[in-house]
Parts: sequence; C-alpha cells; structure tokens
Amino acid sequence: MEKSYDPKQVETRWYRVWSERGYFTASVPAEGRPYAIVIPPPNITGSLHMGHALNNTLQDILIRWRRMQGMNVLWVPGTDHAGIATQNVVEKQLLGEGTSREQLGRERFIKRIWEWKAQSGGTIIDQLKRLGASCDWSRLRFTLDEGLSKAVREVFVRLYEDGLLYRGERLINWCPRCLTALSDIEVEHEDVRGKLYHIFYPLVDDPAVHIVVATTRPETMLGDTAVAVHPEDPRYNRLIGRTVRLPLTLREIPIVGDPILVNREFGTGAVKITPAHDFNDFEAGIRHNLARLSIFDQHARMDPSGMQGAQVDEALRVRLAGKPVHEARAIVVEALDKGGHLAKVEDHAMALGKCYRCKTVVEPFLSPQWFVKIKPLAEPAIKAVEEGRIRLIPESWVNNYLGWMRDIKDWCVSRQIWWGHQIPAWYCRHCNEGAIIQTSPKSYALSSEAKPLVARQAPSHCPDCGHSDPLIQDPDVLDTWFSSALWPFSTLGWPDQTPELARYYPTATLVTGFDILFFWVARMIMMGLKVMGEVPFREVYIHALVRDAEGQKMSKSKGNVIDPLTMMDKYGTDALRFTLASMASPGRDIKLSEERIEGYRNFANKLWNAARFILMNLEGPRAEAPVADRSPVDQWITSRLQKCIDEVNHSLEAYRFDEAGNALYHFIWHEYCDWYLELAKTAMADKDSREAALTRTTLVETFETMLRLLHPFMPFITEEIWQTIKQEGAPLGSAPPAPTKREGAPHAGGSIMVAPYPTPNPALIHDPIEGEIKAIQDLVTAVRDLRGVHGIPISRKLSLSVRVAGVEIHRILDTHRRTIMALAGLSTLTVGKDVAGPAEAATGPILFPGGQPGDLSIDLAGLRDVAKETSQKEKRLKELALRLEQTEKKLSNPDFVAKVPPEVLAKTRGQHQEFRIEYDKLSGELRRLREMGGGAA
RNA sequence: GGGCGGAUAGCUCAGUUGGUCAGAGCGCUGCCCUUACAAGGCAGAGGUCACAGGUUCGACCCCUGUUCCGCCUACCA
Repeated sequence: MEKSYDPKQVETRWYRVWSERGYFTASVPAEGRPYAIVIPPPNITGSLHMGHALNNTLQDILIRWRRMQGMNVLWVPGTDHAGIATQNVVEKQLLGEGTSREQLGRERFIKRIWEWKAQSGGTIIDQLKRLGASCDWSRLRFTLDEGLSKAVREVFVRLYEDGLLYRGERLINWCPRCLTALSDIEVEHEDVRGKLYHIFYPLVDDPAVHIVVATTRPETMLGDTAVAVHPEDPRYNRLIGRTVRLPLTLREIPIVGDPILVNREFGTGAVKITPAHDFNDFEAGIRHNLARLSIFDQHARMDPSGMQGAQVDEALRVRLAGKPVHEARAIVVEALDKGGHLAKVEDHAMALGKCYRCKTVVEPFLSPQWFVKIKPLAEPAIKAVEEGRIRLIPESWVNNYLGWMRDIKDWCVSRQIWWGHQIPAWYCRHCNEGAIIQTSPKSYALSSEAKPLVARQAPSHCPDCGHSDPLIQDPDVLDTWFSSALWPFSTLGWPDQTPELARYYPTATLVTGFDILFFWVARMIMMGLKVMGEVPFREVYIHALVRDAEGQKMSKSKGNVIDPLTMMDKYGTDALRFTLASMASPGRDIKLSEERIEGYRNFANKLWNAARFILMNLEGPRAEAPVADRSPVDQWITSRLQKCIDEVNHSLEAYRFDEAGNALYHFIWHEYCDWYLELAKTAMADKDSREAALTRTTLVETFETMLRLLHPFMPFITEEIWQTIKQEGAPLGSAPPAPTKREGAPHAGGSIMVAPYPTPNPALIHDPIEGEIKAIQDLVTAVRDLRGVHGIPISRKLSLSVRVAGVEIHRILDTHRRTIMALAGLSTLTVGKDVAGPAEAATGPILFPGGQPGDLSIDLAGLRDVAKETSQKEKRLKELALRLEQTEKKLSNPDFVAKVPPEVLAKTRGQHQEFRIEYDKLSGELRRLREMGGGAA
C-alpha cells in the first residue's frame, strides 16, 4: 500500500465494479422491507453544484445504510426537462448561430432541444456517478419521456374531469423576456427604491374640484377604469358615484367605494383602479364590473391598439407607441407635469417582481391561461402533515408549510413556451370560429372564449359538430413542476399498475432543499394524495443551502463558487461527502470552506494509514476467544465501538448526519488510532504471545466493523481497504451478528456495499473497563503534560513514582505497567502506598473509578537531569551574549560599516541575526528549566 | 407589514427534555521526523455563551424586551 491515500484510481475502479455486479439494481421480489427514495431530478441543463452534491450525498448515505441493513432498497434517478431553463439555454445557442426559435419553428426547435439533450443531458448523471451515488440507473427517468408524458396526460384529464382544472382569462405574472406566464412562486421579489406619484383627477362636472390619487406606476394610469375611495372616508365618500376625467385621455371614469382595496391611511386615501395591470385592481374590477384595458403588449411595451382602446390622447399615443415600461413612465410623468396634473412625487420603498429564471421584471398581464383549482387539493395535503402521515424534518418547517398551504392560490399551469408537455386540449375550428386566431401558417392563438376538448389522445373528430377536420391542439405547455409533482409515482410506472408501484409506493424518504418545498414537495403531496389516494413519502428531510465561507449564496457572478468536481479531484470524493454530511446540521445553512474538506481528506488518509499499520502487524499467530476473555484493552475498544455503532445508527435514524459523522470521526481518529493502536503496539510487542494473537484478532475485528460503519459516508476508501485486507489473506475476524440475512438478495456478498451494517451488541459494553482505561489515559496524559510544560522530549526517559491509596487502583496500574511506561516514556515506574514523592510535582487530580483526589502523586525523578542541562545551557548563553555584543559593536562602528566590503558586512549582519535568534530561544528554555528546577532538585 | 431562523473560542459551528460539558474542527503556541500516518504525534492557550430584565435552589438552554444579521412571505396603490 502506498504511504498516502490516492482517491483517483480507487474511485472509478470501484464504481465500475459495483455497477457491473448489479449492486445498484433493485429487485422487486427480493426480501426485506422496501425502502425507496426518488431523487429530486436535477435539470438537464445543470452541472453538479454543491447543492446537488449535498443533496445526493445525504440520499446515498441513507440508501447505502438501508441497503446494508438488508432492506429492499430502490433509489430512482432521473432528470427534469426544466421547461423555461432549457428553452433559454438552447435559444441562446440559436442566437449565437444567428437564428431563433421563431425562425426554426416549433417542431424543429423541439427536435433541436432533444438533440441538445442527447449530447449534454447526461453530464449531470455522470457527475452523480462520480459522487458515488448508488442509484438504480436501470430505472433512469426523464420528466419528458414517454411513460411520464402518459402520466401527465392522464392526471391532466382526471383533474379536468373532476372540475379541478379550468381555462380562463386572468391577470397572471408574465415574463416579457421568456414570453410566458409564471406561477406566483416563480416570481422573486426584490426591494427597490421607487417613487409615489400624486396625480390630480378633476371632477367632470366641476373641474375646479379634483381628487388626488397616489400611484407607484403612473404609466398604467392610461388604463384606469375607475378611482376608488374608502366608503367611510369623510373626505371622499360624498364623491362616490360621480366621475372624474382621466388626464391624458378622452375618458371619464367613475369614483367607486371599495373598503377592501383602499387603505385610508396610505397615500392620499384615493387609489386608481387599473384592472388589466394590477392584481388588486383586477379583483376590484370584478367587484365593480369594470372594463379591463390592456395598454401593454406581451413584451411589456406600450401597445398602440391598446392605447387606442383606452382613448389615449393622440399625440401622446404616438410618442408612447412601442416604448418599454420605464421609458413610458418618464413620458407619462412629463406629460402629466406639463398638463399640471402632477401634484407631487415622493420616495417610496417597494418590491419589484422578477422572473426566477431570467431576472427580468415581471409584468401583470391579462391573458387566457389554465389553472388548477388548488384548495380541494391542498386540504388533504394539509391534513396529511397535521396528522403526521408525512413527517417534515426538521419540524420547524411544518408551520411554514401549513401557512403556505392554507393561503394557497390557484396554480397557473400553462406556459407559453414550446419545450414541455403540450396541454392535452384540442379545439374544433368550426365550433370556435373567431376564438382561434391564426398568427402564422402553423401557429394559432386562442382567445379566452375558445372551448377546449380535453382528452388523453388527439380526438379524430369534434364530438359537438361531428366535423372530422383535424382539431387544433392548445399551443401552451405545462409548468415544469406539473410533471415533477407526479414524480414519486410516475417514475414507478403509473398509470400502469406495476409491481414497482405496489412494492415501493409510498416511498420512504424525500431528501430535498427548502428552496423547492413549495415548488415541488407541496405539489407532490397534493398530487400523490389526489391521484394515488396515498401520501407520496412518509418523511421529508429538508436540508439547508450550501453557501460560501462568508455565508453568501454561491453564484458564478460573485465568483465564490466552490465546485464539487474540483474538490473531488483535489481531495477525493469521500472527503467531500464526509464534509457535507458532517456539516449538515438541521436548520442551518452550510458555510463551506475548502479547509474543511482538506481536514476530512486528512481523515481519509488517517484511516488509510491505520490500514497499513494493521497489514504490517498481521504476521504472527491469531487466536479466537470471546471478547470477555481478552485483555482489558481489547474489551475497552470493543465496548467503545458498540457505543459508536449505537450512536451512528441512532443519529441516522434521526437524520443527524452531522452527529453520525462526528461520532465516526472521533471514534476512528481519537480512540481507535490515537489510543487503541498505541496500546496494541505494546500488547503485540511479543509477537508470538497469546496476548498478541488475541490483540490481532481484536485489531482487525474492530477495524473491519469500523469500515462497514463508515461505508455509507466514505464508500470508496472503505471498499478499497476492505478488499485489500481480504486480499492480504487476513480473515476479517468473526463478523458481528448480521441484522438481516442477505438471502434472496439479487447479489451475493463480496463487497462492503452489501455487507451487513453493524448493530450494537449491548453485552459487549463494559463500563468498568472503560473507566479503567480512562484512568490509564489520564495518567499518561498527566505525564505528557508535564513533559510539555517543561519541554522534555519523549526520547528522554523519565522515572515515575505513583502513590496510591486504593487497592483497586494499585491493581490497575500494575496490570498496565508496561503500557503506561511505553506511552509515557518511562524508564521506571514505582507504584505503592508509601512511595515517596513531593506532592507539588503532581498534576491535577486524576480520578479513578471510586477513587479520591490525592490518591495519586507523581514524582518525575528524571527532572533531576534538568540541573545538568541548565548549567550547560547557561554556559552556552554566556558565550552567545559575548559574541552578540561583539558583532553589535562592529555594526555600530561607522568606520567598519563604511570601509569593509559589502559581502563581509552582510555576513556579519547575518551572524548577528543568528546569534540573536539562538540567544532568545535559549534564554526561553532556560527560564522554563529554572522554573521546574526547584521542584525536582 | 407579517413569519421563521441565527447571535457560543480568532474562524466555521455542535450543545440532546434547564443541574461534570462550556465542546469539536480549522487556525494559533510549544515540543517531537517515537519503524501506520509531518495530510502526522504529544501537549497548551483562547469564551461575562449578543445586550437588559425575569422565572428557578440553579439558565447557553425557559419567559419578556432591545440591538444586529440572514431568509421566507405580503396587494398597502
């Protein structure tokens, strides 16, 4: 074995072997409790980032753990077609080629995306493999593949038939760049400093009297259809029912009373109503039966025909035509000001909605869309969590979830893009004359009047009029999240009643980040309950975001991205995985730093070298004996191991990956390596003794168990070592009792992946012996402490006297005499009731089980040597002081500095420097020696 | 505006149902190349647990308030 662990060649080798041997493949008929996880499908456009790395590491830990426990494990992998995101990527490519999707046309554009997918869509999958993810790749799914498309259509039709889907003209969030509707949660809000404009609206029959409205969006005033005041506001309520002239237009609009819309305290207490450009106003428009005047087009530019409909002043209309929102605002404000309509402008903080995909400012836009009636779906989803049929971990998310679900609004599921599941609705040309607008030879727009025919397959004729002309399919596609919402059952074969579905649904655990709790998790719960009549998963582990060391969200533009692939190259996959797991404390973001990964790389290397040590020490006889008949040291490490096994299992049950990781780290490094290996060295000093033979057994047995315990976290190095030890011909000790038999499993043993996961054996826990060894450790540490304080190297042997009162402690020290001497570096060790020794030399109290402070005192006879050393050092120090003085004198002599050659001068200066350093060092040492000199003399 | 989370060693964070916990890793200091490992070993220093009150025999932990950070959410035009 090499002296240090080299992950590179190990990782690809073992991943291939695992894969070839079919360890990842689930077997439906196999025994064992089913344990299924569906992967949160990464976007096909994606490349593995730290969030993925964390998410999939945690899933893989659970999967590997459960697999080793003997459960019937299935981890379903897949990718998401990511509608807008993917379309954007390919559109960008087309732009670079000087063409566009419009030029290509729908069919060819979609074909182009599939080509792109064939080429680049597998990147993220390969990267997941790099991470060691033990997914069942034979069941890889894609949200747009045939089976899932079938599921999508089936669900769509069912929802429609149940009256939970409807089409209608509504105000929706519109991205003027992506040219599509967005759902509420696809809009990000950003605080900006805006202005509040106060505008005079004069009364028609009394132009001297006006009402002042306040607005942050003056450009939309051209589409106003009313002004609202509070019906109980004495300032205005007598004006309700009268009309005002809308400045810059030829229109007159009514004043209405609306207690819902109007907040008397805000602004002027009067608010303009623009139903086509504001969500509140849209609702108010319905209440007061107001017209909706759209003055923007789909690019959020001023629409000439819209403005004509709104009777905008001719000259202004010409100026505004085609202007984007911000320019239109300036023009309108200027026009208002010129006309004397602007009362005042004040600063105002407000939130701006932006598209979550492209960050373009979102515009409320009036258009016909498809909506899922969500309340009836939300109610059972609320209950499922309230009743604990689905458990959210950490629990703090429950309130968030419930709050959001109770306040949920209908889900706009139609998108005006091409990449996605086209909506399975068709329209008869004959029955919808006038509602179908041909926009190009091959494309149509459908007004809100069009009557859809929703079906699983394209209808051959119109059932209403009987015409067999091909019907026109709705050009819109579904929100990407619609298909993701079906993921837990669609990936298992639904709508077919597959054996997989019967065996693995509901799945066991969902592991995901909180950022898609509403986008995805909530919708899966709703759809699972609606379609399957059963929750999609029992537990949801919600992990945090990975941030950089400063707590900033990692982003390419900030340049603070720590790339998991780079980290894997540099430190190995196991180190990265262990880092992420150890830092996954619930409810807190992970602030990742490279140093941390480096630290766990060192841990891997530590394990590696422990393995080397074991291999080097396996020569010689081995003996078998029950643990109780082995040495106290062996019993001690076995007992400690049981506790570690217990803690790891319990932590994993509770999704405390951090605690499990820390327990492993501590046990392996600080107990097994730091202490047990050192203790074992003395036990094996006499190679052929029975003690050595038994120690070898314990050494390997413990190590082998440790490897299995660690495997879910660090799959590669554990496998490599496991196999190496086997190849060296060393039997792996008596394997602990297997929690479950592996009979019926699709694969035989041979890999640590399918070895049984350790379970604690309470019979092997031995607290008295743990106390005994703890006493030894304390004693050794006490001596080392004295060495440290006085700077005495381990190479100098000391003579130690220990005075003890108790019989038990006497026995313990006697038993471990040889070990103590070795670890503390002693030449002699005297233990007894009447041992002489000054109490002052003792360290703090060392407590033995049942012992008292003061049971023990230590006399470091070796310290007597200090006196000799002191005098030697003193002599040397005097010498140095003299030479220091001499060179100093030289250097301060102007003649010397001026006349001697530069190289000589430099040399003298260097000498002076050296003398100074040595002098300082020596005097420090001397001071310490003197300090203890009194006690030891 | 509402809600949630955070504030503990120089840095990043643990801290289980109020009573041997004030802890870990990294960093730092000193000593050591002791035949598994210098990516290492041994030892050490560092904290009024944000601030102010309160409950209690006792509070990092519970309650109230304050300050400062994040995040989510929201129609106050």
